[in-house]
Amino acid sequence: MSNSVHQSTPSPNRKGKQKRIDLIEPQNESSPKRQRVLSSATRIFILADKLTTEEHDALRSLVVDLGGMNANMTFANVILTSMRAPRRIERYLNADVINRHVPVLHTSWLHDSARERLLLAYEPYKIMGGASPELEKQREELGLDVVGSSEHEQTEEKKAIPPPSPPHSDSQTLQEETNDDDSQTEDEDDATFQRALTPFQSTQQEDCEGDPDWKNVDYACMRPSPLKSKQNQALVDELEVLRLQRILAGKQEMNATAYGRAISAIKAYPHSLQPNPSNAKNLKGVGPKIAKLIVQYYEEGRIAEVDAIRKDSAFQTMSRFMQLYGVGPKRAREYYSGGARSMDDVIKMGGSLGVHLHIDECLRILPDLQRTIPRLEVEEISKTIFDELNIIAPGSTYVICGGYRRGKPESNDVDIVISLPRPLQRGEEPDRGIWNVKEQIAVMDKLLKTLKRKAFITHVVNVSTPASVYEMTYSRLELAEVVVMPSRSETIPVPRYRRVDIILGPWETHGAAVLGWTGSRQFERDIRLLAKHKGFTFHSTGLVHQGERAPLSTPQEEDIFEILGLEYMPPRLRNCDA
DNA sequence: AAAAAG
DNA sequence: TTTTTGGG
DNA sequence: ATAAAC
Repeated sequence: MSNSVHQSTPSPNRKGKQKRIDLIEPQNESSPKRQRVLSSATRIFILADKLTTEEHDALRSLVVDLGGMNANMTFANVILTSMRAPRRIERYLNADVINRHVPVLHTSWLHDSARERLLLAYEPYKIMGGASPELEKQREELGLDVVGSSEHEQTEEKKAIPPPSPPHSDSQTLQEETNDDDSQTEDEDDATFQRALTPFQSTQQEDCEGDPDWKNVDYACMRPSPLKSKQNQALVDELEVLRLQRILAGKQEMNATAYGRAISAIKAYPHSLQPNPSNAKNLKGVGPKIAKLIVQYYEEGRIAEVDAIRKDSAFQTMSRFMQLYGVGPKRAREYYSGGARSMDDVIKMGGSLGVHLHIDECLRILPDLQRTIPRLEVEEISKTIFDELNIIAPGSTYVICGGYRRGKPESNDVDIVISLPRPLQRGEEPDRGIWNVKEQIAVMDKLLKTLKRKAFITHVVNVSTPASVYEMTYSRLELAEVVVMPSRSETIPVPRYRRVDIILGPWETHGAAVLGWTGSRQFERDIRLLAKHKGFTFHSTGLVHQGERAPLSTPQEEDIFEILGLEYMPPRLRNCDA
């Protein structure tokens, strides 16, 4: 499938690329191990004023180290200075430079780029020149978890989400390191400069886009990932096609994993990769092959292999089969190679898939299930379920997790994590014993029975109950996968079948359940990986220290972050998938 | 396919 | 060069 | 024992 693609047009632009590589290559024979951060087309002039000779020389050699060129003012396309006041700087520039709007950046840009091994965007460091930055004034309201409790409207979940936090004290320190120490004469210009350093601070949610906060780390759970990449979302969508294809093709699952990691790295990167696509390879998770694809995308506007995959009918057909509950990549391949080309063919070939959801029924409600669910409806469905539960098990609380909690405007399903009977507030001693397993199973049983009788639940796709002694003793979590049909209301003018997951667990591990059911997929993978490296195993039923059997007490998400030494990541910044 | 571990 | 890549 | 789902 793939080899038809890349080398089909080897001739013309291949030469062009070879040429570019030559251009990039020259100039540093001295230490071949050096990574190129600047393009050789970056011609930098450093204003001498206010710098000591040593500092000036150090900067010039840093430019060379990073693969750039020092130039005189006339030929420079970037000017660096340690001054902060535009009016003062102007005195040192010739008219030509000002007319050409050559960007004048603070020297910390070079230091930061060196530190990140990546050419950073000019914008946050720009003092003057360049195209005028158009600051969008869209403000995103900070979403709180929708939680419920029979006893108080306010539970610890609400308090747990901090107000829009003032961006990163951490990064401020970082900036101060690179900024020079001597004081300013012009205060008002200093203020301008500070604003320039954190350009998105006032326009975007919290600190996710202010690049001083961005770190090139290898765990997705450590870096803020917004719903959509501001600058590279189209690229992300292209790479996602490759990821899916690698899964569908089979035998390339790890390949797909690599694409997933690359995608999450790009999602977290707060600048456009367009100006310097080849630098993408400096992102952790992006290696030489994916870097090449990124270059191709930004140079030619498309990735050839992705175009081919999108057109491929086998890919399209198998993707469609995978929408059926119970059909993953393997069965999709089986159906396809068995000759199936339509959903009807699949039905004819038959076989029951999920235990309780038969394939023709699955197909019947599929048109509904393909529709996304608006946030208001997610809330209403959750409340319906919780109201019922509250009669059966008073004192419970619930949190709506999944994509909803990550701030998605539309969800594919509803994930409700319910804690019995009530999670501890911070500092509060446990005043009730844990619910025993039988009781918990009984609660789920009653809940499902009632909601079925009321014809709210139309299908019970699957119910998993803690079966083994191990599970019953240490990590009890019940999962009911159901389909509901809500009744018509103001928020639900046209009722449709909706997939709902109901998760039921004890309060001691409520935090783990919430963290584990909030996602995104890549976020979960990396938090598990991090936990493993730190000597724990984490999953939605609890955080367990290696060698132990019982999970640690983690009534709140924050408990897990804290134990793992991980900075708390608000749900809305956990969108590490495409 | 990428990065860590050996 | 080999191993790991999320866990139940 | 394996695939799929979460």
